Amino acid sequence: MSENVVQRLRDEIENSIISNDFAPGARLDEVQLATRFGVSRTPVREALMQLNAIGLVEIRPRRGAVVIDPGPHRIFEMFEVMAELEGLAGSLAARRFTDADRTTILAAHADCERSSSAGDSDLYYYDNERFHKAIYAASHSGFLAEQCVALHRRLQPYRRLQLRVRNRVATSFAEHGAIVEAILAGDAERARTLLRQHVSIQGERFSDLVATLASR
Amino acid sequence: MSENVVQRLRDEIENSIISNDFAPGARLDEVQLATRFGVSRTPVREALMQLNAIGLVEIRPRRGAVVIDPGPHRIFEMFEVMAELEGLAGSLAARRFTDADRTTILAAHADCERSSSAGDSDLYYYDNERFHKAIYAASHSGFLAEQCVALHRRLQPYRRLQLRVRNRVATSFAEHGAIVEAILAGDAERARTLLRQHVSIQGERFSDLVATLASR
DNA sequence: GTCCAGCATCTTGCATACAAGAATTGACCT
DNA sequence: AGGTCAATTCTTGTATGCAAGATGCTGGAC
Repeated sequence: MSENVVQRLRDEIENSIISNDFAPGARLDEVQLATRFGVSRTPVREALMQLNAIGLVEIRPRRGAVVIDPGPHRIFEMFEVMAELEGLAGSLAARRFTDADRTTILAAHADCERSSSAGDSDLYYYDNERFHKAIYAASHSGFLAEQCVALHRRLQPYRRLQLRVRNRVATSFAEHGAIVEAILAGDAERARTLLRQHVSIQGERFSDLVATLASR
Repeated sequence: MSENVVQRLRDEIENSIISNDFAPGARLDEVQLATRFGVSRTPVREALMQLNAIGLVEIRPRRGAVVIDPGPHRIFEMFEVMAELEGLAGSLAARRFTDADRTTILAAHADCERSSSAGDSDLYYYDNERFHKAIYAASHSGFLAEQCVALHRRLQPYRRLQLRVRNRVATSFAEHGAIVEAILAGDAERARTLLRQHVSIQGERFSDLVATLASR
């Protein structure tokens, strides 16, 4: 089960940060975490350094680790990059998808329809994630898929917030339909454009995000 | 200079890997590295875990760390993503560059001309790096710039190999000229396309890379 | 001669111990 | 009474020690 202590700690702390249990700016005390998880400081330090490398935590020399608070502007920048990577994944998928990829994408899309029409934004979040991962996989670029998954994970909390905005789930699902169509038609450029627009948070979607961030 | 031991170790080992002192597949023994750098195993372990997070080193549980060998295919994938990110940086730069950015880009471009006409591919490598970083900065997206710098660094050894191919330096510099023109003209889409083509290794450039990789 | 098993050794993984740099608090001076 | 400096305490950074798993070697059996 637990591969090793450090990985387990890394995941636990990462999840705590993503689920906002450790709020941005919070100080991560080594001994506190160590006692909390019943281990010594060494693996805690190693986990914190990994989170530092990922960019979730800042380690100030001799002054401890704090949870990074990416302001609205930086979140916007991350979505900008994510949009570009997803666009690339979509265009590659349109050119390279196999029969198995088609099946996986359509299945994920069908699940999205289910949770979308049910109006369950939390369930839709998971189905949506599977849908996007299916596209990453269909791109047949292992490196791109890794980058996308990593960024997707970092943006997870903000994506969830977005989906709570009225009608966003329905809109999102409608966009998925067009994306599936473009990919399966092999139209790489259209798939790229649609995915880029689907992911990027332009105009009022950005204001919505800022407003929702401020209110928690 | 040395902020702390771990950072120093991380850089030293990273450089040793990039400069091929530690070849891909080589085993990185903790005590060996510790005695070599005159420190204990703890900071060595932490440095190795950071390199693991970056993707330069693989840590197999209970079996030690080895230098990752990204095969030609994965290197191609990394260049593919890099091309996309640089394209985005170029398009943003075309829309957002300031007077200061223009000055920096033109200065870096002039330096490239110097080292290019001198035929010095090693010197050109550094000037080329500064040129690209100037574009990242002009994109005014801190996150994008960080991602680009990180990937650029990982691809460093392969870029150097590429520049050794006959006429590549001259071709590269010519492409720079068109890129500068597009950016300063504010033509975002042309800047994006040109940078994407400039960075990606299509067709015979990929065969050249594979051949050069095999011969060392 | 080759293959498998058991033991020894070596290496990693985590814990603990020790040292050095920050932060905080208290005392003294103005 | 308020500010500043110093000392203490708390926290981080590095070293060392100990236990468990992996590797390799040796010996025996087929």
